[in-house]
Amino acid sequence: MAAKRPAARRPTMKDIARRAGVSESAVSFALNDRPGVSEITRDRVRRVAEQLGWRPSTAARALSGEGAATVGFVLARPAHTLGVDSFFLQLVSGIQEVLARRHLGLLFQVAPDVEDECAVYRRWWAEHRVDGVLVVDPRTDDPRPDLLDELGLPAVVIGGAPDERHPGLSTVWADDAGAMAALVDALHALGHRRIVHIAGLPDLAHTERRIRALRAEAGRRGLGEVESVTTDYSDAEGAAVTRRVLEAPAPPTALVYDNDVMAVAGVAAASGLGFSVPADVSVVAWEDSALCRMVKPWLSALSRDSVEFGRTAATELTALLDGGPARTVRVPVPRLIERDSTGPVRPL
Amino acid sequence: MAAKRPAARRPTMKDIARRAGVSESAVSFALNDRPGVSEITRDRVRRVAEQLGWRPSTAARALSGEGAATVGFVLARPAHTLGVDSFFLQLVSGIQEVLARRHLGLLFQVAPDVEDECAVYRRWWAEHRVDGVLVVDPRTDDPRPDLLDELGLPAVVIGGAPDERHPGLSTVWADDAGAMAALVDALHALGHRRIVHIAGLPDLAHTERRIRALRAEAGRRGLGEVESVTTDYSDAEGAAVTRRVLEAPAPPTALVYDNDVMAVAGVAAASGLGFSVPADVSVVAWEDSALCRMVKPWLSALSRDSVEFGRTAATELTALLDGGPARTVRVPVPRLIERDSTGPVRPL
DNA sequence: TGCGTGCGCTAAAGCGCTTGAGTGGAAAGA
DNA sequence: TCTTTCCACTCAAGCGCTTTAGCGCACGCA
Repeated sequence: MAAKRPAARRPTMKDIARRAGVSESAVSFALNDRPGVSEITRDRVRRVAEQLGWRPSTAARALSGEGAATVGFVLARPAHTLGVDSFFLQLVSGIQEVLARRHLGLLFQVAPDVEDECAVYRRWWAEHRVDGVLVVDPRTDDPRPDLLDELGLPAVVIGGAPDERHPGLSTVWADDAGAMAALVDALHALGHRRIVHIAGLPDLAHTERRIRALRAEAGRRGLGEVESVTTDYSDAEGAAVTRRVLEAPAPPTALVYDNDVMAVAGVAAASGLGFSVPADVSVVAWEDSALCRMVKPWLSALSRDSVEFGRTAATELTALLDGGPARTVRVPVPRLIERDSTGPVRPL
Repeated sequence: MAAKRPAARRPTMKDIARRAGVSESAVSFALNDRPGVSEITRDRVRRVAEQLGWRPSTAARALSGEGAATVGFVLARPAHTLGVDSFFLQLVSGIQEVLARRHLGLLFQVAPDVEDECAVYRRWWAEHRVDGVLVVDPRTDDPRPDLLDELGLPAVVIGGAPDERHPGLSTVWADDAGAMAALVDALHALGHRRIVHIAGLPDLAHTERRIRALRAEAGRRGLGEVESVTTDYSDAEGAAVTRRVLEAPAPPTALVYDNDVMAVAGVAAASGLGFSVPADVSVVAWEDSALCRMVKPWLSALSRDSVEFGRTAATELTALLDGGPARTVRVPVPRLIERDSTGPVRPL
């Protein structure tokens, strides 16, 4: 019979001090591994704290200048893009793994757009809520680095290119250009000359990087007919663009999609038009996930370890919070996993 | 040239008090809409606060007993299940929508299992981090309600059945049993008599509800041959179970999957075995998402509005935080969207 | 013996906010 | 006119923790 119990009271340092027979300051010193108490007292205090199940009140800590022990993460994407994207949950789970070890909280927020995202940062900063933030989806002309700089909020940009204009920000990035080059290599070797790149949101920095890389690689090899079409990452646009380019007079023989969702939708659209994959057209997805092995044919994909990506980002942020210098770290270039959706171009 | 600026200082109530020529208490009264100041002073204080860009420090608020202005959300699922599930992001985005309006933060954590989840709650409680939590994936013999009760942490259980043993917890749930009944109705009308249910994790409460409902409905109609097989929700198990049941001597004519991912994998597995959908076997997914329209044939699915589900849950939690009574609210029964993966059973 | 030194500890202030107990003055009642 | 009441506002304590200053003590040294 669960009568309405009063909520248990949280033990405070005062309780510990009383039971250990020392002052609160001594307790503070002891528990924070600061000099000022003897080892024997330290041990005793530690034991009492443990026994009482004491945990520091983040509120009190934050108030006395120690920071909020929390980092922020804002996802600013149109709501309908949120659905079937495996990347973010994986990323977040990697982030958590690192943060949890240090008992750092993750304050999460989804916002409709970057402007709102900035407002969130301002609010978090003003409210003392976070000690640092993880920024995703960096853009061309991104207002966020300037803002974070202005607020003095430690931050690591995930997926941005190195940015020497903001020496205070760490960056964790994958070399999209290198991956694109390798991809074009592989497709070229299979005989593909007409490649269309169904890209993601136009103002995302990595979209631009990929588009430029494709153009550069094509130029280097004398491939005239490459094209990048930007989309909103949705299955609907992926399918629509696929239909459009395949119905052109000289359809491409290879399609590169900036995410798995569009690639899957694209394959379906291609089949609908009578194109068989990979006989008539090869398909590569930029993000590997279970999805790529859930359709027939299995999709060839550029695979990277998103969980590890998250771990790396979180590690950089903790380093920053510890007072370390901002760094730019590159994670491994995505690897092309060749499955059944890519093949040699059909001989004429 | 971004020289290292000192981080801007946050204005405090003291600053406001000085500029408005009143005491800090007056400022507090004014800004919190408490009696004790005249309307004219209140206005002046408000203006100054606005002008200074003041925001209350959550740390200080929390410390003086006001709560942390944050709610917690733990996702305890094995890491590999995290990938392609549209449900949670949608749910979270609905939750956010409501929380953001009240400037409540969402502390998010992924944990490996329920035990760790409990540890997280304890820590959050001890550290004064959250005012309440949203609990997902309620289980049979769930330790969490007892714990939350013990801690006196307001909570709403998402997807649980009404639970009269924990009058302090709110519950937001969908009537799985009703949906299952409607589904069996529909399949029965199409002539299906042998139905296999590829269910989710065995100890999830809604898994059990669905299994029981299926059995009850089958019993009511004299369908002898129904079966539920529990899985881990992964595409791999979905495919494996599909193969196993279709290779049995008298294979089912309809398959009901507890999520979209398994359904898609199941269709692929069925095709691999030479079963065509829906001619040889009908397929229904319990969760609707873009995924269901990305495969051929398009999957019939039980659809519900997960974003709205999130909104409802968050609304209940805020009500609880406002001191309201715990409630049990039912969201609309999932609707069956009939697409191309269900059809009449083939005549012998 | 006296003095400086360092160690182990305590006292107290302060972080930014809330809140209950005053306080002074004007308006209302006797 | 004096008291009462009420209102607008101030004071000060307190939330749980960190941190600086300082205190007493034993020790080493001259």
